[in-house]
Amino acid sequence: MKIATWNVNSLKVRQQHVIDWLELSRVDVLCLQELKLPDEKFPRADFEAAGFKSWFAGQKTYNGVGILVRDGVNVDEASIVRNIPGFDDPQQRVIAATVEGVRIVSAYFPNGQAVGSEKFAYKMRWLDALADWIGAEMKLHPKLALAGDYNIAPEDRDVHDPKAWEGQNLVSPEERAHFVRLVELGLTDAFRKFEQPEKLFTWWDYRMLAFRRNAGLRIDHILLSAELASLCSACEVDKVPRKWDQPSDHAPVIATIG
DNA sequence: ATGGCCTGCTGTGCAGGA
Repeated sequence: MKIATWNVNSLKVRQQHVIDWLELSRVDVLCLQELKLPDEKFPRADFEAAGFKSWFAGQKTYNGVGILVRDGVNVDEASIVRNIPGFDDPQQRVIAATVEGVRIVSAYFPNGQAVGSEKFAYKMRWLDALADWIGAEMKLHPKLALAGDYNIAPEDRDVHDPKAWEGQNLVSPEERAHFVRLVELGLTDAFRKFEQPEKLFTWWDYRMLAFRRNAGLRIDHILLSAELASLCSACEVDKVPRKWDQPSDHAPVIATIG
């Protein structure tokens, strides 16, 4: 089974890219973030025609997450959870589903804007709630994947210019400590389980010719529980769709299980 | 050179992203 995550920065704009990439990548499960559309505008029928069932938690303009699952792959309909239970939040950032016995969580972590800002404080509260919930989920589901746009570059090697970024939002020690807390729950960064090229990122600013200069960050991740990590045979970033016309600023990440 | 781009909105420039 291939599990992927992709921040599409508006599903309305990127719908055809997603459909093309599903065909190209042959993934079975695709976690989406930043849908930027309300549920009534989710193109469920178009994904159905492409051979995928979909579950989603959307809202107008901002945020929004989804999970697409290839036909023939078993999904427990009763297992769908939207948002972090007990964390009251109008922002749609989390959806979970149990797929072939694997707990899949598609998450769009808050950006945080700037260290010390109100949005950063919200990011910290959200991260606390997420870790509490994921810890509980892992007890219920030994096979769990937390996939999404984390808005955290875990280490300096995940940053094109660590000096320029030092202490900034997305790389600050406080954010990185939250990433470590997730790891300490027993999760493994699938990407780092394997040898990888130097300076391989998942996000590049639209400005400053950043993609061409590879001025990026690795902020999109798939973390796996121990049982799932032991079954993981590969993890890749696919930069191809970042080169397409009118691309998302994020590239998809793929983990192969089995 | 501290900006630059992209998206959605009911805007007539702004907020938000990262």
